[in-house]
Amino acid sequence: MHELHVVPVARLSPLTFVLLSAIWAGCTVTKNTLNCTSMTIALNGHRTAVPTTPIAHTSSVASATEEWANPPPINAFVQANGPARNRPAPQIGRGPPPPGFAPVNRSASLNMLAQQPITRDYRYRSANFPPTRDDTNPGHHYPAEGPIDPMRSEGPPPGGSGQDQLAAMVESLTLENRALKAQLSAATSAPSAPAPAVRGQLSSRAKVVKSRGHRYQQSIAATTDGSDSESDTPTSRTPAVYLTKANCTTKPLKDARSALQTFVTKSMRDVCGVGPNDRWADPDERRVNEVTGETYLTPYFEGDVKDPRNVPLFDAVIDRAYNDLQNRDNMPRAVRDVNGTCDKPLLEEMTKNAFRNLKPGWKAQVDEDAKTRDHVKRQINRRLQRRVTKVKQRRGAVPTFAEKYHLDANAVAELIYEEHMSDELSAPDSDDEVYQSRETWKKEMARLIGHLNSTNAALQGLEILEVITPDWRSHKLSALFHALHEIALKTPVKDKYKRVRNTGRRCRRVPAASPYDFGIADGWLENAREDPERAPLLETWGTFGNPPGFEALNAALNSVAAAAPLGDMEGGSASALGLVSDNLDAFMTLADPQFAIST
DNA sequence: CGTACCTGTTCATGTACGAT
DNA sequence: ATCGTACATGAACAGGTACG
Repeated sequence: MHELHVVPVARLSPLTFVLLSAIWAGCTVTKNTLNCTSMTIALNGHRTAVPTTPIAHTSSVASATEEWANPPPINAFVQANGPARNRPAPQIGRGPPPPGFAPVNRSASLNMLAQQPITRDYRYRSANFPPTRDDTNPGHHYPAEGPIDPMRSEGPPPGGSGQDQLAAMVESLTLENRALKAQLSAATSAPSAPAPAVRGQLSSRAKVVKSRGHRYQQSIAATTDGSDSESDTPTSRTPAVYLTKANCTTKPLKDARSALQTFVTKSMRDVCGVGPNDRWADPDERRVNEVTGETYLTPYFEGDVKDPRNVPLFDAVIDRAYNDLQNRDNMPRAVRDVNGTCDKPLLEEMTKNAFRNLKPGWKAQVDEDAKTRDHVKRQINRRLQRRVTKVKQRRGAVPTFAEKYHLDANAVAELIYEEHMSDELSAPDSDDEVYQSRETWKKEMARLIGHLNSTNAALQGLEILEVITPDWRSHKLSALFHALHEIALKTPVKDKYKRVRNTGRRCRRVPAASPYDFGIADGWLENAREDPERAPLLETWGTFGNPPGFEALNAALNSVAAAAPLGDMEGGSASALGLVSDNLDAFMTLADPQFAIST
């Protein structure tokens, strides 16, 4: 719903926007009212019976029934830079897993999630409304107001000018329309959940407490398989938790603090009128909200959080967040779930965090080096996520494979690691220095597999994947991954993709984890050890032998290897075809050619 | 020496988009 | 219309650095 806060909205008259918002939410318009499924709004500005129950989203990240946990992370830069500094090197990253190794979850947080589903509330806010500076505090420290009562009932919006009220109404409609849509979709996707509570305009504390309990039950019903996690159930009796870092030691509290931080960051974007896809303006440029006529504020990112020029912005953000949080319905669900609370000093701390977190984005705008770093960071992140996805897919195929070849599924699963996969690119990366565009890449790929007619029409129906197989990997291990991939694909491959191999692009990177011996390409280890850069990484390579019960596995691998259309998957021989690009070195320095099936 | 900031890494989550 | 995948965004965290 990013669209809601961009320019066109600002150019609409407020009434038009109200109407459009309502229509967008599925409402009908009569002469004097807007009628929605369970909402009626009188056009004189007073709303009635607006349900605002937040929606619980079930985390799809972790599931207690997930058959194969993710392997530990192995970062793309490990080879270049050594293990990550901020955590011990993964234990299984130094060799093949010991017999009986049970894949562990990537993080403790996943374990926590599996045990106790967390429900979240995520609301976009309109970014078009500058802060209401009704308690301008030139002092910039905020001891005065007390912590927000997490149990307080929803109050009427703060008073102000007619225009303010209209703006507040528009904003609140925006939020509530979104909530309505979410409710509708939640209702259809979780039919067993009880209907959301509808809160009246003047809800008493008792009513709020009751509806909180109701919502919580609803979220549990929607997010668990019936198992009870009573010990963590926040109730009206749970004391409020002040969300300082020191206090937030448990997963739910960390989530709550994190959600509050996100809220404050969004508040800062609101106050600045800069969405996630927008550029940060020059602080000297005056920007005006066309609806309210108020001026957007802009951070002085050249300075730091103590820069006096940033004080007005911080004031505004803190005030805005504080005021918005007075309405419990604006409070992130994770915060409500733990009865979290905050005050202005805490919001000030989070505003500083928001400033620091947003600063790199600004820097990437104004500094070429920072832009490059940002780009590389994104690329690494993207590829990491692809790797995780691919491993998940392959692990999902293990039971079928193991059954087919009468193998121990755990033993097969132990062979699947993030770093051991090959790349399959459906296009060059945006920063690919070999191919400047997808068109040139596709033409070249087509040429390599014999399609000499490289007109656009001829290439139209051609789906190509460029396979970049790691140098070190044996045919057998490649064939195993290939076989698992084919199982993972629900429909037969049927040559939908033309795979182009041996294009000359090779992955020379050495995984942090050595494979078992059968996974290492013949002759590769001896050669690689002569390379002084790689030799230190290879000390344990070739010392692990093969896994227990290898005979059965080997027979299966021989079978799939014979069937696999892999040719010379062991890699390293591509140049024999004369296909090596002139600019390979450039490619190798930036690229981390890890497997990506882009389908 | 302590504080603030910067950077790299990993993870969680929301959204866009294509396939079915 | 629904679902799954890929990607973008932002937060947490840890280690390093600059500076008063």
